[in-house]
Amino acid sequence: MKSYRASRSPCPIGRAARVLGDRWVIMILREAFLGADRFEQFVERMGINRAALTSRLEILQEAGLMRRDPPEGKRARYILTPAGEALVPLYKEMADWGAAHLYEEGEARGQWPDSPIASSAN
Amino acid sequence: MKSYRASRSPCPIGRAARVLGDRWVIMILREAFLGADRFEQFVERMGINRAALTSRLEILQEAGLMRRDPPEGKRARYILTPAGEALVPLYKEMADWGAAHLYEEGEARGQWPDSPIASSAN
DNA sequence: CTCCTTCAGTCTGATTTACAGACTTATGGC
DNA sequence: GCCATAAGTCTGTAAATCAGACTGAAGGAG
Repeated sequence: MKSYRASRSPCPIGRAARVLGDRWVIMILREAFLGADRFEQFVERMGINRAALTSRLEILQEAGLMRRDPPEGKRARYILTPAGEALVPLYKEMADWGAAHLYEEGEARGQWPDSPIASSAN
Repeated sequence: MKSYRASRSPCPIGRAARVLGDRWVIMILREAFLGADRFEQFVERMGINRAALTSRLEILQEAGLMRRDPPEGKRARYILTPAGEALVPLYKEMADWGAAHLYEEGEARGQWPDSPIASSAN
């Protein structure tokens, strides 16, 4: 994985896929929408490996969806940028689609963004 | 990667991420929306490795987004199911978001589903 | 100031997955 | 029967992932 802002597909789907075509990225953004903003929170809430989280947070910053505050040093917060916030409608779509097509008959389904999210990784 | 229809997150985003959180899956569906339905077409149009394509097509079938016709034997077509077709609004959303947030100022942007898609993988 | 805890990573070694590219096997047309 | 095409499989190598231990800076309590 290299650049996330330059030299990519001319097609907007191809470009979006570069960033969003990753399970962890989708989950991190979900947690961010639900209020998570610290490294440790992401680790605990989604059970992601720390090294994997580091790489995904870098990708999200490069792509301009999140920023680190402060940019260097410890005790940082990871904040959604306007480009990141702009994904909310897409997440609503995705949640609706998932609820409609990825559950067995009569299986209980959570509702984003109101569903409990603990241990939601698997 | 194991089951794509059973034993997963209660949250619809978590579930959707299992299937859609993969760059190749997103691209395969894009090509399918644009008319591709043969193994070789996917290989040529997106430059995907054959083994990787095989595994993604299996995932898409398990998740119920595509079916193989005929189910066994050669010269098959990979067809979108209703659950797969139901992703079109999400792709529109994704294309709009990508066009709005993943291009530099003044950079030419394609328009899904009307943009040229050849060599769109990278 | 000093100690203690929390935070945001890095490092390690083992396992998994991905890749390019060659090879295989069946099919349909001529 | 022969040839081109379709849909994979196989192989060896490179990269990504993981659990879990470790590190170094910062804030707070006293």
